[in-house]
Amino acid sequence: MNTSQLCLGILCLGDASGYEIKKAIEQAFSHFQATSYGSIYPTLAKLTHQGLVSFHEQTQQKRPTKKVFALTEAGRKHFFQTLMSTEPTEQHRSDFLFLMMFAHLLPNEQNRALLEKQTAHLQSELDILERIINECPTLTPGMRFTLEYGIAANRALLQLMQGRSTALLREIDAARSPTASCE
Amino acid sequence: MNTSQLCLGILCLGDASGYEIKKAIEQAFSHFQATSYGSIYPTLAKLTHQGLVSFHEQTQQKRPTKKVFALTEAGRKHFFQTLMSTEPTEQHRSDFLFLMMFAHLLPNEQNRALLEKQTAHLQSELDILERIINECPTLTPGMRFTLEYGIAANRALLQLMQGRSTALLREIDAARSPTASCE
DNA sequence: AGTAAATATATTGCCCCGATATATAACGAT
DNA sequence: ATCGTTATATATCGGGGCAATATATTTACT
Repeated sequence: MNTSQLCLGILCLGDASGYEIKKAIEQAFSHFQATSYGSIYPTLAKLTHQGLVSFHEQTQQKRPTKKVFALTEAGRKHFFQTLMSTEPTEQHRSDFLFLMMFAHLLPNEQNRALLEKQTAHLQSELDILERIINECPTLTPGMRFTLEYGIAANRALLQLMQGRSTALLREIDAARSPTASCE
Repeated sequence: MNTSQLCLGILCLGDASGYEIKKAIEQAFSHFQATSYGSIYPTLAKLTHQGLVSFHEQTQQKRPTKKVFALTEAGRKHFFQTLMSTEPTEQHRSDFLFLMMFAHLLPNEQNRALLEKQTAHLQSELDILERIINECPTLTPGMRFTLEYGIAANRALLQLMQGRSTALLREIDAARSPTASCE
């Protein structure tokens, strides 16, 4: 999934400026997609050039003029055809797990802090997703499902973290000096 | 986490060539990190220039000569200091969830195929992680934990997919023609 | 009066990924 | 016997993405 598809996807839900597209991605897709202005603005220029989107400048009182982009018919077709040929891949990047891989090299205060930060992070993600699913009754089934998916993963991981953290810290310390467990 | 840290991390576990580093990342970190030759080789050149790794050419019978890289003392220090100052972040990129977001635009045969592919993918990931954790009794506690983490997430998601898929397909169809549910 | 935060667009530089090129040899199939 | 595939091994290129930064305006709080 590249920035073009992300932009077309947002514009499929309604017209928007580059700034609004970024905000929409953060709000609707934050738990499984990310992007940046450095990707969005050049992409919108390219999509305009390709005729997949069009825009009109909208002067606003008390705000900078914004370019409001809209999907063209060609853009809608292109987006649909891409959806039909996109493989359902997933990738997970975790600096947290990388750090845990080398926990035996770190002092246990550091490991404890990492586990606490990660637990807090999972909890706050879970809270956000649950708030959205509870407060938005008009979501499409597909959108609701993406939230359920994030909630299921976060709940399971939070449970693991809460049940396993203290034992893990003890195990890491025990493995550091093998004699300790033999006496 | 960038390619430099990934390479230093692998070399911290033992000397290796660029090719072996890629294999090691695929085997040990595959469920939470990824990289490519296009990143590894330039990075190893840069790390050599910075004095964080050194290498010697090792001629092999019946195999191309390889450059075996090793951490220098400066490299070990640098890696440790980076570990100490790295934030435990996580990011998830899912084309599967992006597609589900637009499930109402796709024919339900396509949605069914996507759900089945995703279920199969989660199952195969789970199988791999469980095989590793069962067949490797000498893992450090931290390494074992990264596997437990992946297993917990995959189990929970697999359960969601198995329990929710058929109902979801019905809901998507029902939302397409709102009258259908009112008769 | 000052300053932080929000709205809005755009560029730059560094880094990363996928594809490709090159070379050798083991292995299995026909 | 040879053909194709897989594995070992290094390296580069182009397109793309991300974080940081620049610029400008206005609201809102201090």
